[in-house]
Amino acid sequence: MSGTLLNERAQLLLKNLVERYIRDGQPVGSRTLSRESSMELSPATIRNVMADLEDLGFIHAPHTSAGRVPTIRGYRLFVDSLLTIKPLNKSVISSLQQQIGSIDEPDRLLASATRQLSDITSMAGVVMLPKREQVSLRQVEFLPLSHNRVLVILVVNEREVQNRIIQTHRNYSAGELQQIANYLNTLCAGRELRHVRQTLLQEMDEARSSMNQLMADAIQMAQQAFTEDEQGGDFLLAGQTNLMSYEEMGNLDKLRKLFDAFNRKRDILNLLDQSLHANGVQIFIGEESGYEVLDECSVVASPYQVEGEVIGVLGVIGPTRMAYDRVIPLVDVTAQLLGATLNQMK
Amino acid sequence: MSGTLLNERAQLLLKNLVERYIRDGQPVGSRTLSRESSMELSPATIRNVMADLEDLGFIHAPHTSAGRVPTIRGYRLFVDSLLTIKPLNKSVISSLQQQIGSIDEPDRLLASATRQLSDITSMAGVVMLPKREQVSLRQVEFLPLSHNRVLVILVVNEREVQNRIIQTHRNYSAGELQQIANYLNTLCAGRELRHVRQTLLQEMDEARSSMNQLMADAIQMAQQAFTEDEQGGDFLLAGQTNLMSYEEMGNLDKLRKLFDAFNRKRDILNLLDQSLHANGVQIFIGEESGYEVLDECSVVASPYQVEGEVIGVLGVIGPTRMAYDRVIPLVDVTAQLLGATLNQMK
DNA sequence: TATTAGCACTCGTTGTTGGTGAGTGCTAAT
DNA sequence: ATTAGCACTCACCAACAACGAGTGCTAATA
Repeated sequence: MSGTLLNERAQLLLKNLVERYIRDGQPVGSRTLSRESSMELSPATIRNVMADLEDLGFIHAPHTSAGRVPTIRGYRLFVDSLLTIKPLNKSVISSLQQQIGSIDEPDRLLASATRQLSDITSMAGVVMLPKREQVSLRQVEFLPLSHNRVLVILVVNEREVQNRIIQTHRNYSAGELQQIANYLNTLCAGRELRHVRQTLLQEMDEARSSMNQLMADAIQMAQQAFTEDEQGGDFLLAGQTNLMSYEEMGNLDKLRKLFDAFNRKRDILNLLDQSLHANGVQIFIGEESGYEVLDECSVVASPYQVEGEVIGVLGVIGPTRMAYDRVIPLVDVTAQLLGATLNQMK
Repeated sequence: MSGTLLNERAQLLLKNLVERYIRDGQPVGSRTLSRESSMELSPATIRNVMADLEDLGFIHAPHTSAGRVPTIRGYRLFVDSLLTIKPLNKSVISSLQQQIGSIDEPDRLLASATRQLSDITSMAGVVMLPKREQVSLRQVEFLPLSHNRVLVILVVNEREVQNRIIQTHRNYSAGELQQIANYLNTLCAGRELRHVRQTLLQEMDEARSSMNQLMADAIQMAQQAFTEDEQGGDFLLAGQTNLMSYEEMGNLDKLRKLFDAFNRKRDILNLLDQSLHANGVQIFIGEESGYEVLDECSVVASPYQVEGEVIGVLGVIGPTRMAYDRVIPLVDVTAQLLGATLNQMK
């Protein structure tokens, strides 16, 4: 064991073993490996090496007389330094480009990307909805409701509409609300939401005395309308059912817990958040994710960006035993494509 | 077999059998039935009756030496004329009332009802979104986008906002769009959408010559904006994962097909539509639904109404072997409660 | 010294076998 | 019309053996 933790031969062996295991899902033994792996070694020698690999925790034998299976550590080493990425098939790329490029509505675009990811990989595809931090306000409308409530309509980013209901301390007439809206529109239109909030604070301070009551009310209502924004993000998911076909998910109970986690959203969201400020594709293998429900799963995720700024994460969720060499480039390319297409729509 | 298809005794026997089977999921044999069912009959007699019931297709033996299990026909007879409904537990009602009554936003209300249904039954709860036929238009806004497109914002029913993008044949300035909106608002505000469409047609005919080009454009745009409406309905679903715990769903392949159907939505939607104009609770047992994926499932559904008009359907999806005597009243009450609560919010 | 052939051993998988028990249909007695 | 009795069926289970893939270890080999 000279210097490096694993010599060349052991690494190559591990690589072959993992590849083989990923391919057919059976514990792989010394015989098979001796025949299959290009390097000419007898089963006995391979057994020796495998014993070492097992001691170091890279592989593991389900029982005495079975072959070996990669451990989490084994997979980790594999994806980090052994893996040879398969460049994406041209036809896949062009079909992706066609599917994604031909859509002109953000929502449908994201949905389509999610479905592409799941369809191509036969696993679950996930796309985190864009973080709406750099949304720019285009216009705001107020409509009176009963019981001192006001319906606020925000048009942002040229084409998206958000609406919420805020509680006020008195009743406003349609006319008053119109005035308030006009005031806010001239004040804030075209600005990014985060700047708008600052602007509001300034405005409030600086002109507190000079302005009339209605303006003060306007500011206060705007505060409510604009800060209530972040409700924690969300994501799209497609192809969950694909996961039911993997025998490693045979355990119905585990599967159920996984699906529950999908519905709960929180855990998945936290996980994706972790990739938000990574650059490039990131991989969580099995328990690495820190979520028990993802025990037998790996997540391959990549941030996607618009105008050079990361605004979301997309990826694939599947069994630990997945074809990383194909999934990684796919996730990578999809992230790029999605970002680029969103960019065009700005 | 005098006159009626099934004499008193046979019916009672079937009732007992179904109840027993629903309770513990095992094929039930003559011994058990003789002991359990209050009527004093020897196993042998019961066997004779059961043979008749089997000939008539109400029950069925999984194999020679097993007890009997209800068939679809058996369940059907059971729910139609044998079932004794268990009145809903007071505490359940009040908790329902509390959960549902305390919500003041339609969307969250529907979501909560869905979850209630699934939580209480430990099956899947489903609530079809209200048919938006009698929505009344409150206000309409137009905003110019690039490429001859216009963002239309519809405020309907006092507090709901819909928005869509329409394609126009030329570019309109914000001012023009404002005029158009004003015109349409005075023309249509407060009207129900379906009336609005008629109004538009009339307006177009009657004043074709007299009005200026902008008004003509306005009408045309309104046509686009208002008719594109119906995209076929949707529904909320909760507790799908509950279904994974029933051993009759043990078959992963079937389960997958079922979940796929949930995602596809279409089939489920069609099924629910069938209950839209039924009055009271309706039940689809197994294949009766006409959808293969619902083979092993029953659907208990009831329409719910606002202002005396049916606007949607809610229900529960679970294994054929479900406690109909409890589920039916629950679905019934929930539908009433939901309708009433929605009514208040109008 | 590194590799390999040989060998005894482990252990999951598969198939056989026989016993058990719940349940049946039929027949004859009540 | 009901029921006791009986032979029969069949899923379920446990025990058991044969098989085979794979192992670790030891001794021979290049």
